[in-house]
Amino acid sequence: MQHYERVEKVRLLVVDDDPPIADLVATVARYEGWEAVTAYTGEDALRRAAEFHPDIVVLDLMLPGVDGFGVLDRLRAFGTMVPVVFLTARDGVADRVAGLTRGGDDYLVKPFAVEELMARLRTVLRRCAGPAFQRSVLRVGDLTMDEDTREVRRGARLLSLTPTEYEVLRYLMRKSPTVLTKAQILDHVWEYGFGGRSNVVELVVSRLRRKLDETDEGGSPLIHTVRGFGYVLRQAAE
Amino acid sequence: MQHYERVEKVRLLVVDDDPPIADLVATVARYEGWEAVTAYTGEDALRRAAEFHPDIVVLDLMLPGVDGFGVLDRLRAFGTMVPVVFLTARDGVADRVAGLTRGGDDYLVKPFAVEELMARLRTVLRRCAGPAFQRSVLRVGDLTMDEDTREVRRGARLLSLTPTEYEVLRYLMRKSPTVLTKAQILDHVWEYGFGGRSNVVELVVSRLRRKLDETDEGGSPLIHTVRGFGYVLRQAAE
DNA sequence: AGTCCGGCGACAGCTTCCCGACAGCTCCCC
DNA sequence: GGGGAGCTGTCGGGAAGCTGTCGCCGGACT
Repeated sequence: MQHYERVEKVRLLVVDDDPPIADLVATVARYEGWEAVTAYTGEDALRRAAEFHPDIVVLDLMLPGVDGFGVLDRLRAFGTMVPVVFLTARDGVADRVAGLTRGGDDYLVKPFAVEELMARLRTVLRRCAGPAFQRSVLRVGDLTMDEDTREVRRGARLLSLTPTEYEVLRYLMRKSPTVLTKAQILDHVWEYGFGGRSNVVELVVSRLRRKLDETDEGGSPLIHTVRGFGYVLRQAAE
Repeated sequence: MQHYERVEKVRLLVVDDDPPIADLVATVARYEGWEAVTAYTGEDALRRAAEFHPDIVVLDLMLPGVDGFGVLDRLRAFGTMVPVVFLTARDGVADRVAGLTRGGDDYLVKPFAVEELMARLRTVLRRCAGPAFQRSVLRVGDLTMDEDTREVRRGARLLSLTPTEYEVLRYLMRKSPTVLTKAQILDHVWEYGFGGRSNVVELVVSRLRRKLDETDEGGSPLIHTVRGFGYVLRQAAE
């Protein structure tokens, strides 16, 4: 189920001047079994980094006082090579390029979906950890998902998924064989702040099912409905 | 809150401006062997949190004065990363809650069933405890219930239960081998304020029995009637 | 033997889920 | 910058499954 086995917990520092966002990320990370610490200002971020020694940093670019780049520069000035993932506002296209050229390892545009952030963090960690990047391939039954190439296969058949379908499926695969509620799926895969209290999840699942199972001779369905509760991805439950 | 096999009692803070509700939750928690403290206002909640250091918080969002969100913000501002389970009214705020629950914190809509609340609290605690992958499996005789996959088995045979049946069975299993009255079952599994002064419990038990025992050659029945009192779940009755 | 309590078949109303159809949007290509 | 293609979410009808009520029956206790 996990992509890389480290015995110690990943240590994450989250820097965002918007406490709810920072806490959101920290909470998610904790539920993944990581250790997470938050900072709401650039100064605080540097202090925390010094004492906490994070393995990875999530860094908002728009901070009051010392801004994101400043924080990064000073981190580097200390000789810390800790990987950094930037958060930026929607329209700051300039920020993106600048961010990457100035030593960030990845970036994400706000508002983001928590699963996507976690996925990127795992990718960055994976890249930094091993010399040759070990592929991360999720597998449930005869279904495989290669997170590097984004190839998804049912047996040998290559599936073509839309971005949303891909994300939902990844979440289902990562949590398999746990049953997930629609609310959980919505909360993890859609951007925070998404209003739609609708049946989007049902719909995407429906579309996913069709693609997963559209085989000529029936492979048994992989996505199961748990009525009154949610969905699971797993192989035939006898 | 570090390890799940904690010797110390779980410390729970319940915040609800409706004293009967808060006390109800606190009482049930104490009955489970937890330490529970109640607060009826936001200010009080912050005070109690500061001195009591809870492991988990149940927080009603509609509070007079400082509301639920305010309480949460200030808790977080202190650096407390204590997990929170929110309570909200049926309509209205539910949307805004969504944003807060993404992390893995959870929420419940009023009126809720006490057992469901306790189940979610246990889940959240379990997930915080560490590498988030430890399963919670209940077992009574040859009957097992996996709370993550929601799989229930009698021996090897997989049972398919409706949500209500599942909840009743879980309660019976958790309390086994204690005898429970119909009133207890009703009070714990159905929403507080449920009107039906009827024989629902009998009915669900009846349906459960059929599913549990429908084996070809008789596995001995697991649910036993204690006439004039209630029901027990246990292996051999004498 | 009478009375009471629990078991359970049958049914009706309701909730939940699935999915076809469609419209707004974005992104890309010309 | 106009047109097209694909993606995403809304609406709503229809089907399936779940829940609780009624009421009779049978067994248990007095």
